[in-house]
Amino acid sequence: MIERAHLRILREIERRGSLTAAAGALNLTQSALSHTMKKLEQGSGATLWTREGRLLRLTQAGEYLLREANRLLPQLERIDELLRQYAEGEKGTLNIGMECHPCYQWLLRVVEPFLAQWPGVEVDVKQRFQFGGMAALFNHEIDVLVTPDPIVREGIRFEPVFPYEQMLIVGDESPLRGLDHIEPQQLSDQVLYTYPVDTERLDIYQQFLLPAHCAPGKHKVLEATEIILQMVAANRGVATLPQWLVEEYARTLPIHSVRLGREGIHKQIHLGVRSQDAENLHVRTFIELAGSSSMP
Amino acid sequence: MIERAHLRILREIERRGSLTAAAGALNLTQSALSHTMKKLEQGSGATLWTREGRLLRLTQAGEYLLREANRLLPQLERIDELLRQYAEGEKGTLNIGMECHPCYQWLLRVVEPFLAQWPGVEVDVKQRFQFGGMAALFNHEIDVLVTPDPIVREGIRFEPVFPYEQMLIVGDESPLRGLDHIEPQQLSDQVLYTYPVDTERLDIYQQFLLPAHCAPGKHKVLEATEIILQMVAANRGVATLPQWLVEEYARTLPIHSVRLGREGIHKQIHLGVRSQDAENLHVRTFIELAGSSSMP
DNA sequence: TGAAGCTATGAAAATTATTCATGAGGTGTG
DNA sequence: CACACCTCATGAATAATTTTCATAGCTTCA
Repeated sequence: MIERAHLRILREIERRGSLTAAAGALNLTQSALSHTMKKLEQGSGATLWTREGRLLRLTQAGEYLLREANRLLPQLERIDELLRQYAEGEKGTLNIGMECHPCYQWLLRVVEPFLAQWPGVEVDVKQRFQFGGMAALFNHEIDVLVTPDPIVREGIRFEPVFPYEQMLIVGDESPLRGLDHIEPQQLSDQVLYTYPVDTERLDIYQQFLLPAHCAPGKHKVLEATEIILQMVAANRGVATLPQWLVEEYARTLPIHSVRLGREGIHKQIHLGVRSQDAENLHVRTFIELAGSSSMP
Repeated sequence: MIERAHLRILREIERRGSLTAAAGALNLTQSALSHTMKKLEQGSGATLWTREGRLLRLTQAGEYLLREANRLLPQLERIDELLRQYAEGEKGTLNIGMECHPCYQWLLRVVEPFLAQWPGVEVDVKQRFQFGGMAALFNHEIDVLVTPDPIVREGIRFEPVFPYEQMLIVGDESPLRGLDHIEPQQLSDQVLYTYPVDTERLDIYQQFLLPAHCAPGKHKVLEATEIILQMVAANRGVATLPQWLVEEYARTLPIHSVRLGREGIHKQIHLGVRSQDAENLHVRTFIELAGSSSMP
């Protein structure tokens, strides 16, 4: 019934004082305005104004509608503007999912310039997914997945960001300390600490132990990276960590890294996005910033 | 840019889950909705939803717009409804102007059933007018003028409501007390109290004293009816009052009424309204209630 | 009293919205 | 896995609405 046009006409009549002037401001003819408002009057039954000589006097209904116009039109105009901002990527939320537990510090270094570049955009980081990061990406729970294990799937596009080597870390008193590399068998009498994830997602199993049909002496899981490191530092067992993180923690903790196998386990962090979002401005910016971030 | 139709479509899509179902609910075809929304997307640049299999998934911009739709549509619908109420006379404000100082109590007896009959309508009473009641009526400051002195003018219609006789009131010890009537000369040595209005609007001057080229001994003005009455009761002077009010006050104050001249001064209270409002439902009701109110 | 300004209105023209017809997927079932 | 059945997008045709044009009626002002 009542349309944006009616509100605009009424507001402009108040501002300019006459139908003719309002018509000019709206790039329409006086006749168009007259017809439009007449139709509203017929539809609602209410008279909006009466003519007195050459001036229009708003009725009570007209005054009421004018108040509503002055209240609602700015809101509609704000919607137009925000829609444009969404279109330009100036507004929105980038939901980032993390499947790489130790990558958090690296992520913060990417998010910082991203936020600076897109002041209107929010960033949220999620680290727990009921059905895994890929499912979360499909669900639209997240828009970007940070993972060392890309899964090729229709509709998802992965971009490599930086390579790293996964290392074994041992304490000061470990017999493995100082070796050039270790073989799978050498873990048979060790306690292995990992994050509490499926062994299918643990490279030390998939790429090192299982191919050699080996297993660690014992496998214990812990949530927090810091606690795992404390355990290793206390010579209570061994763990794996990206090389770049070892360097960081080795400055403050008595831990040492050893290559896993003669060739080592070489990994790469990937960013996964839905193909349909790949051209999205936020997403592109984020991937570019991630790619150019100083390698950790 | 954004129109009510867009908001309606989006809300209906959310409610029904599909474009087709939404189209049914809006009595349109699926094609119409698709075209309409596509046009909005092209105009704003923002994508509102993406197809995933057979379901539509709102983008962030779409979610935003949906929130706005759920917020704004009820407001627009309320406007439609209120406009209809204005049309039906179920809503509005009746501004009543009083040029008859002592009529206030009578007015209250008319307003009461009026408010009961029109629960959505407000009543406001004004008693002071910078340029007089007629001007206020022309200005739309008031919608109804209660006055004993109708002025015939184009665009204003008057309806007589009830007749009354204007009486002189005197105190217990007044020499005029108990007379059948008085002549103008008999006021020459009296103090006359009136409301502070132009003598042109005082009947005792216009219809009694001036035709006989007389004047009161002294003329003092007071705002409040009660104070005037106190003065008369204290035998400090005389005043005029409608007969029906004398009866009321005489119960509690030592005052008495005397006819002004052999024939008395006979007046009639009128209601004035703008001709254009004469058919207005509120106004008609008010006039009818006033006419049928038990004579004071 | 005449010129100029403003609005309302009917008819014509222009624009916009809607439908129709169809195609391109996706879903589910036997 | 083929087939029926959905759903949505799209171009062209059609319907409806909006806008303009032309004009008349009033009012104001000099």
